[in-house]
Amino acid sequence: MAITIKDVAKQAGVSHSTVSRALHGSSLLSEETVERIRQIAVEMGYFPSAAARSLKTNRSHALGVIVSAIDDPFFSEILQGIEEIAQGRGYSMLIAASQRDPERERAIVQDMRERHVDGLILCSASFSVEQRRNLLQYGIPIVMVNNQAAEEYRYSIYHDDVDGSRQVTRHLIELGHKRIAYLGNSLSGRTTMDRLTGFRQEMEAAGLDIPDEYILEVPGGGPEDGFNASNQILDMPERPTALFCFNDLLAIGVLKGLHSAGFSVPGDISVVGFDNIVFSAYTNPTLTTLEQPKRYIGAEAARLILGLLDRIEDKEAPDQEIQKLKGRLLVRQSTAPPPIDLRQL
Amino acid sequence: MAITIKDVAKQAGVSHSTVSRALHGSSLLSEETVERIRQIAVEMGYFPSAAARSLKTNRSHALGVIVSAIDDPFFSEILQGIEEIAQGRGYSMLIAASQRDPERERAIVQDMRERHVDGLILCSASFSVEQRRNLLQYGIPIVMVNNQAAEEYRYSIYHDDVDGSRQVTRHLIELGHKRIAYLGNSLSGRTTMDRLTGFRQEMEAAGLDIPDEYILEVPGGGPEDGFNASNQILDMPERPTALFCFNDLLAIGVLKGLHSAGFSVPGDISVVGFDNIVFSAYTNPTLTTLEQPKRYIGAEAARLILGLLDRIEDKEAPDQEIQKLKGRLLVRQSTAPPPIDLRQL
DNA sequence: AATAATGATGCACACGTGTGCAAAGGAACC
DNA sequence: GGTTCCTTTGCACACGTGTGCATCATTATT
Repeated sequence: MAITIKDVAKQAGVSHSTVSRALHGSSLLSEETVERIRQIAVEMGYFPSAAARSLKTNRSHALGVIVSAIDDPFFSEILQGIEEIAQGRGYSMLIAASQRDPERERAIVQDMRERHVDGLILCSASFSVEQRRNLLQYGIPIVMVNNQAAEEYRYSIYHDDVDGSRQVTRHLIELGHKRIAYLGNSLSGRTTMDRLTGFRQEMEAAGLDIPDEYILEVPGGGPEDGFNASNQILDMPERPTALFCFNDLLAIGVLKGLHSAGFSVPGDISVVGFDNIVFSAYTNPTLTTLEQPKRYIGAEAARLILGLLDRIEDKEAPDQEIQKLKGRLLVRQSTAPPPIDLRQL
Repeated sequence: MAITIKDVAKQAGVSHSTVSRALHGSSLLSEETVERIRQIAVEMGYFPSAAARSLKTNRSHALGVIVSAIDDPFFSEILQGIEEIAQGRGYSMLIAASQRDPERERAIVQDMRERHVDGLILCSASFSVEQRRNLLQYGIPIVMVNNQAAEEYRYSIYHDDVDGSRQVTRHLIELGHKRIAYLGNSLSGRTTMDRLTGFRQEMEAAGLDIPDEYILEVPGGGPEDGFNASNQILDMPERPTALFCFNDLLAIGVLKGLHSAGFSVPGDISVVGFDNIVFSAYTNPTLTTLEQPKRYIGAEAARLILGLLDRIEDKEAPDQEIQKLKGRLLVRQSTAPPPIDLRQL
């Protein structure tokens, strides 16, 4: 077995309580003993048992993170942001992927409770009402990141998708586009709805009409979904001159689809994405998109949780805290004015 | 406080031992009582404390995963593979990013020990000798994935980079290329060395010479590194007709660099990557690369660990197990025969 | 009917740590 | 030197769970 606090105590000729206090820097001990005991603990290669400590203190010093998929580049950047803050503050990160599967979600929530995580970060996980209640009743701080039901939780941090979407749409309108289509991801629920709303608002403000067929939905948000959708767009009787994609992954697939069909971007049709994942700067043409501060979002979520945990001890945690972040438009090469022969329509 | 096993016992009118046995399906109890107690436990919303259980059983049912960066698309796919297996078997996943920082590595190893993870998966983390010894002495199963010092650990699973590299090189040679350069990532240690070795072997076998200047190294493996390196390649007095990049990310950056300098791929120069990350199928031109079964690698690593854990209980774990996986060449659009005017050199 | 055998359940301890309280030791003061 | 006060340390319990052993009840056996 591993070395315990008692072994150190025996070696130092004191009781295990004294060792415990020494390692915590209790002011009850003399500096001399503290130093001596610490020295011995290091020499013996002692390290405390997180399980025992957690059992006693009711704090696990672990953060749970539930994400729909780890290998989605959007989420993995958020995860990286969370990790940096958590690790810097001595917290570990327990990650689970829900894959949008209700049964998995249930199992994950159960596990997080059993493991007694001190806080939970939900990244775009679509929870059933039952699981949500389950979580809230659990009593730990929960921070939502980009979730559908952000208002239902006391703490959340998310991106202002309506605003971002309006920025994107305005850009297309200012370029002279009138026939703009929207390609959404039906699985992303609230997020795609918000972006669609922003799109509609801005189009209406400009007095532009949106034919029903210009609102497309595909069941997924990967490049292959975009690739498959590109034919639908090209087959439209009145082809749009610009396409607003729900996210960069879809846009990247669309770019490939249009290219292999022999169309030029932005010559024949402009394409915009959303999120500014790393790759959007390396497509050909490079992708105009809306930058979301992903790493920052993750880091802020972690800071929010950790701050709450600190303040809970002093009973001064705020009842609610909601951060709404705005993104910023990145104009690159995939957008341009519409083709001349279509401009006057 | 939460509901404990004792609360359930009181409610059921039995001792806490009986409850414990019932929940574990002990054959000592009658089926009737087992069922009754389980029912009550569910009704009361009881869930066991992982900390207490871990303290008692010396098993945490958690897997530690150390990776250099979470948001690297190569690693995040491996992580996803690990997660799926772990979750399916009731194990949680503790992830930490080392960022190639020795101090962080030290802190992470310490944390994994304190948390008493049952097994550890190291993904391309470059450990110091000291940390390695520290880990091995810890005594838990450790599986290396694509690590520098795979042989020094008893269990490892990695990709045969030398073989993959030879496949890639052979492909270029068969296309007729004679002037081939290699762009490595000096930070990735062993991995880049292996790929370089394969490259050299195959070139030698074909009787082709490699000028010193054709072996490039950049300190990183991101697209920006590739982008920056592209000028160096174009500025060479005798420009290569093909470029073999350490990984897809570098290749993608190179593609952009060459394109913005007005060069055509594969018309003027062929480019190949390595890893087959999702995006390599969506560049323009699409990238010829070597497919590594990333998800499978992750899943196999997890299975290996979990299998070891099962067998350790029966004292029949093997002393050593090493899996070497081979990848497969994916020929796409970024490679072609060299330009005609350079073919006869 | 006494004993053995079988089945069901409780008692009590252990895992490693943190902490309130008591106790012991020493110094300072009168 | 006795009293008081402060500093330093140990005792003992608690956290929630698992498990060997003992106990008790019941049934089968002689």
